[in-house]
Order: sequence, then structure tokens, then C-alpha cells
Amino acid sequence: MDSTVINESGSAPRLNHETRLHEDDHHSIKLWLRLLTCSSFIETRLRGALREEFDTTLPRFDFLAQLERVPEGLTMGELSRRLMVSGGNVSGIAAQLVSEGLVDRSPLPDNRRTFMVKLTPKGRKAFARMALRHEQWIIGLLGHLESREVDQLMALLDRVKQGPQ
Amino acid sequence: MDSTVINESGSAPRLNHETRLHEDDHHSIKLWLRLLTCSSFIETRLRGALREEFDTTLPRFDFLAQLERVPEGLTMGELSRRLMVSGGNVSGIAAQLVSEGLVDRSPLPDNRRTFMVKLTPKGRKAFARMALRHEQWIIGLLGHLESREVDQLMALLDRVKQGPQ
DNA sequence: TCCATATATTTTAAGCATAAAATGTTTGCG
DNA sequence: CGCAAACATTTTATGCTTAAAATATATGGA
Repeated sequence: MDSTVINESGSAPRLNHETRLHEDDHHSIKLWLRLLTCSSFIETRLRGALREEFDTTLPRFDFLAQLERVPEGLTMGELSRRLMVSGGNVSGIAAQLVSEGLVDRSPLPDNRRTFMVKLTPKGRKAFARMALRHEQWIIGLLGHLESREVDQLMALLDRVKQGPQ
Repeated sequence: MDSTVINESGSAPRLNHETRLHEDDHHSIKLWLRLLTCSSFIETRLRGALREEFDTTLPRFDFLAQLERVPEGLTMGELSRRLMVSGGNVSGIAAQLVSEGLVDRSPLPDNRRTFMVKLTPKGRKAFARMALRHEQWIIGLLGHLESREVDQLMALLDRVKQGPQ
């Protein structure tokens, strides 16, 4: 079997969010449920694969991914903004990654409220291995789309992102 | 202000998942991150609105929504499949909704392992109120798309859903 | 019948997520 | 300076979520 294909392995067989629909529901609701179905599907597969292959979680992977792009490190607050999660959440995940030796968290000399967080060499190596597989998994899940379709989807999702103005 | 517009109110200002990107990342990864950005954005707004206006959560709302479509009720296992969550999760949410009087959970005469779950009249009324607002919120978040765009997005997301075959 | 296996659900342990309160630090204004 | 307000982070309480183990029931074959 192609190693980039992630196995189905949940404890319950899954349908999708659109089972919620009524005949007369608004088109916007159908669109939202389909969007949710697609992203939950991919997210579930990624979570399972990260757990099986690296015994880690998506939040931890995302945390490392943000740091990998910025060798000088990021503050806790900046990480909270970039990861789109609460500050308390960042504190907890940072503590774990520090205890695992993947991340370094040190106070700034010029401002004793803030901490700079960066990858350790060990963290950088661990992330590199995970990122490679992560890309393979995603290509396995989305690579069947033609590049014209990808472009269209990117443009339309950008319209979604823009919001009602 | 238009009451269907949901306010920004998180404890941290938010960017989006695409801050994770490198220049040379694969198109599939960009697409996945944009998909995630869009659905997280909408989900965050819906969660906040449900909490503020009805003091409830998205999982509870989804649970009621599944039941509302099936007056005769659903078993715990069927709910687990339709909601795409684990059985343990369904047990926990069901227990809450029963204690709030929104849902009835009774054993089946012909199979003592299974339970049939259905809305109570109170639950049906509560859900109706929530569903109305829910639709307004979603139209507020997605209603700016033209119907041609919605059709295209639905078709492309269907392609995503189909998977690699 | 007996029993292994399958099925339906609940319980448990652990991690993620949030909002709100608490803590400690900095800034700027009177 | 003195102090209020803003800021950065952590702590706390609560709820969602999962996987895995436990419980209870049903089924089918020897």
C-alpha cells in the first residue's frame, strides 16, 4: 500500500456533517457543512497519522511549524496570534515541548514580562522529519485535484475568508 | 449594527493558519491551510455566538440538530456515526442534554444494549430558536458569495471529499 | 446448552481549548 | 515620583475529544 495513504481507524464509522441538512435549508448552510466536512476529514486523518507515526499531536506540530520559520524565535503572545489559540493554551503546549527538549523558552533581557521561544537543534530535527511526512500525507489527501481546480478553490476560499466586508 | 454579524471577541487577535507557509511549500499544503483557515474562522464565530446568545456549545447544537431531523429518535451508535465523534463523547453530551431536559434517552424493548434518543418538546422548541439564529449567522458569514460562486465551491469541495479514489 | 465472538454503550485517563481571574511587569501621565 | 492603565503570561475551572478498557447484552455455532 502507498505509505502516504492514511488508514481509516476511528472507533466509529463516519458519515459527514451534511446528514444534518433539510431540503429547504439555505445554500449558505449547505456550503458551511460541506466546508466543515472537508476540513474535519483531513484534520482527522492528520491527527491520526501524527499520533501513529510520531506519537505527537496536531497542536504540537503546529507549534513547532510556526517556530521553524523564525530562527530567532517568537514570543508567547506572537505564537498565540499565529496559532490562533488562547494564551493559556500556548503556555501549556510550550511547557510540554520544553520538557521534551524540543523547544527553548527564555526570558528577554529588556522586558521581564515576555519570553522568547525557539526550536532547539533536537526540535529542529524532529520537526524536519515530521514535516516531510506531513507533506506526503496532505498530497495523498488532496493531490488528486488538478492544478486548475486547486487555483479555483484557492480563489473561492479567499472570497470566503474576506467575509461580508 | 446588523444583528446577524458576529463580533470579534477572542482574547487574542488572530491571524491565520497560512502564516505557517514557506515559499516552496507544495500547493496541496497551501490549499489545506486555506481550507483550515476558512472553517476555523466560521467555527470560532459560531461557537462564540452560541455561547453568548444561548449559553450552549456547538457539539450540543449539532447533537440536537441530528435529532430534530428524525422524530422517532436515533440510537447512541447512530448518533456517533452521524456526528462523526466517538461513542464516549456521545454518552457525555447525551447525559448533559438529558439533565437539561432537552433530550429523552430510553432503552429499546427488543435490545437491552441500545438506547433510543429523541428530542423532548422542550428540546424541540429550544432547538428551533437556535436554528433560526444559526442560519442567520451563517448567512452573515457566507452570504456575500454569489450563487455562482457557491455552486463552484460546492462542486470543488465535493471533489475534495471524494478523495484520491 | 455453552461459549466465543460481536455489538452497544459507558467509564477512564489524558490532552486540547477556552474564558476569566490572577500575577507580575511596564508605561505614561498627573 | 506615584499610580493607574495597559500589557504579557500563567493559573484555574470547565468542557470537548479521543483511545482504550470495562461492562453488559446478543448471536451463532459446536
